[in-house]
Amino acid sequence: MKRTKEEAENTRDDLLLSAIQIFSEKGVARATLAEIAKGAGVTRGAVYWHFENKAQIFDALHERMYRPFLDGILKGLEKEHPNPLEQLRDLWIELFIDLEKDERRKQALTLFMRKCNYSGDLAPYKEEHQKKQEQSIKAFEDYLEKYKNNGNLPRGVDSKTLTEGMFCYMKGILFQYLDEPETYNIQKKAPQLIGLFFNSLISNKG
Amino acid sequence: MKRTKEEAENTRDDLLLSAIQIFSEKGVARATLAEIAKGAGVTRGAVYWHFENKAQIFDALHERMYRPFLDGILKGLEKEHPNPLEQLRDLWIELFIDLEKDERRKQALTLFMRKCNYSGDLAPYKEEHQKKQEQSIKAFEDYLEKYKNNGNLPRGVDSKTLTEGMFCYMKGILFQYLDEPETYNIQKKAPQLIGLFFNSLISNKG
DNA sequence: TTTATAACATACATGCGTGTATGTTTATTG
DNA sequence: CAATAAACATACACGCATGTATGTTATAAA
Repeated sequence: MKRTKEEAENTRDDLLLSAIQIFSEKGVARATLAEIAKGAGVTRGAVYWHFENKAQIFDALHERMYRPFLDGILKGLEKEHPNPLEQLRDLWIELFIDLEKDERRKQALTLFMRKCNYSGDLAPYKEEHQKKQEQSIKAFEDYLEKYKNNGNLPRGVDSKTLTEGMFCYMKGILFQYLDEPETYNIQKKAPQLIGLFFNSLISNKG
Repeated sequence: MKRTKEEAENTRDDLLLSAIQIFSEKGVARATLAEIAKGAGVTRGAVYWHFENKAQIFDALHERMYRPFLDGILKGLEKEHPNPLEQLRDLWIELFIDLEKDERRKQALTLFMRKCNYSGDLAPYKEEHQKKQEQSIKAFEDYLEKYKNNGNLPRGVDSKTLTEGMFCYMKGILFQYLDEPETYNIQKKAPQLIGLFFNSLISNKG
């Protein structure tokens, strides 16, 4: 049953969206292509038409979800603001608060943080996905460099360490949040935790 | 071939140690009992004699590795110190630096942070393992409560938020470190990153 | 209006891991 | 010293996911 190009692209995207669901629920390793196909309302035939195998679906998912995520961050950094640490603080708080309603992005994040092990058939994509992440890290470094001689950065810390520390902190919060998103009060905790990190840094500006 | 009780306990432990290796390499889902047995120099018969299935090995591993880990932390907190934040800072730095030589503990941490998805047959143990972690979180909370009226805690932050933030931060660092332990210069970065977090808090004591 | 082929569905073969059943040997008990 | 059972090894049956091969249908090109 041949479909039009648009229909075909829709089924491909349906497969990806279904894969997010299945992958995040059962983990990539235990997710079956039949389930993914069923979730998209098709069969394994459609899967093997659009993708080579499960690993390629996994990689295509990363491409599909990470790009808008990065763009959202970059857009938040473009706005002018007198105090970079305050801007970063509010940006991260906003990201976490918005995340609660974005079920799909939540699933994607749990998928890539906890439900894939990057071993075996997924190993080839580990380095590739890492490099994409380093891109966004670089974006924050460049952002902070702009304010280097502004006097609003904490004294005695280089922007690289600050960026990496910030990333670790956010990843840790994300890690905990995604562990039980339904009971975790992110609306309340995001400002508290993120404030804890940035506010003490803000007081130490020099 | 019946063995003495001591020999039997040795093979059981060999199986657990082999499981750490295999689990951390291939992930729990894609690890096979035959591999684990081979790593311990036995066959699947021994595995099914000592354990019910793979999931129970996984749980037994958590019991075996997490207990000494927690005890090590508690021991570090017992020592008297005038400034709690400095003590915590040095304790965490020490933990990370010591971790580099402890290959087995590194593998165990990657296993439980990234190589298991706690879904399917592992799902029953998710909550159980979470509760064990909350125990150690509680230990830090209680520790900080002791210094509540000391004047050495940062002003405006309750010990719960401080504890949770600290945990998130350490988990994030650990997450990044375990991503590529061979190239990550933890000896240098642990003091930098952990210092970034605590030193700015220390300056804000009140 | 054919014809070719895109976009799938269906069917088949294969391998692999699990669980269990059974066999084997050696320590332990009486 | 015989008998029992612990501590495994070996063998078997089963299901399940994958990959591929083939079948089917509607679309787009001629």
